[in-house]
Amino acid sequence: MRKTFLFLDTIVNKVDNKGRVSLPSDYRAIVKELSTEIVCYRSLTAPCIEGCCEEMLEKLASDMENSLDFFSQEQDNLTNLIFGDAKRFTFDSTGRILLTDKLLQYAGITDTAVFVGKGRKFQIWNPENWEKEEARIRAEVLKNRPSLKLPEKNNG
Amino acid sequence: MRKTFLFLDTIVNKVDNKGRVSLPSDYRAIVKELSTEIVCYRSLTAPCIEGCCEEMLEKLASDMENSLDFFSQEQDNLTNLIFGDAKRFTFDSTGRILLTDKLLQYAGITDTAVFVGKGRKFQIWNPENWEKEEARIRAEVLKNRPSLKLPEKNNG
DNA sequence: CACTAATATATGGTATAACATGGGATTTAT
DNA sequence: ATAAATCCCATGTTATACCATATATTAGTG
Repeated sequence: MRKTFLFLDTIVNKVDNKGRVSLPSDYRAIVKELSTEIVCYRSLTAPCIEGCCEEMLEKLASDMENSLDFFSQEQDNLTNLIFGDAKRFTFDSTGRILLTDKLLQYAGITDTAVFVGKGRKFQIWNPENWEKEEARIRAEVLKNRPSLKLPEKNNG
Repeated sequence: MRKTFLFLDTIVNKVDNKGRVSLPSDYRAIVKELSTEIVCYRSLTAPCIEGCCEEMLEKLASDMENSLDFFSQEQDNLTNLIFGDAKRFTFDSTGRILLTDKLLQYAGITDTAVFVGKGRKFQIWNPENWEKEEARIRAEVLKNRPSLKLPEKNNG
């Protein structure tokens, strides 16, 4: 049993004409500890696909049940947007998932996909878009040198 | 045995002239873990049908019992609307349920139904209405949460 | 250190099983 | 008795599990 569950590194894989992509073996190893499937959805913050284990969404569902009002408009909006967009993807014996056209189109991915680790989740990018995005992020981080402030309550 | 019980994704299915619709297989797999039937009712917040497992309503009932407003007019109204409207639907051997005219009319569904995952529950929409609703939600959520805004240059 | 062998991973293609959907038969209500 | 609901079977379509080859990575050896 692993002690850590982090998606790391940046891996480039091919997408065949059916939309199949190999999930990087490192990622697979993590996912397999928990299940045989991952969840993907259109990122809310960038033109890319985002993926995670279903446990992430499960936690989100519980949090929402307990925090927001059952009948609130805000809860309604968020649950539609997130759960309505998210889809389970099981990988075959060779470790591939079949991405949908909706996702591929949103991320502008055709024949090549870039997997970018983000810790508890990961992103899938079109190569050119990712190159630009990485440059942008680096420039911004160097300019601002932001401190990583943790919420005090969670940091005892 | 599954570890998670989330209704996800957006699935379009046909409604035949008897009013029968296939419950998406993913949804069925979840429901079957608990029972052979689902509960549907007219949504309180949107012109669509809402569905869930009976356990969900059970939880709602408990929550209301424990709430401070047990005798409030508001709770009385809500419980009347939901429990009074909710109806159990069993699915046949091919996984179809027979929706009632009352529900179909309320959602404006004729020959096509869109199933939208909402985590612990799901919604059933008329296709055109859902298209509009999704656009509205995306706009609203992104407006209210500046941190979720997409980079405009990459998204055109 | 270079070269080869062995293993693991990625990619391409095909067969199979699962699913949605239509039609009809049997049963249940009114 | 009539209509409605439920069940059962048949079919076209599509996703997915499986097999085969190619590429890359690691380990082994002279």
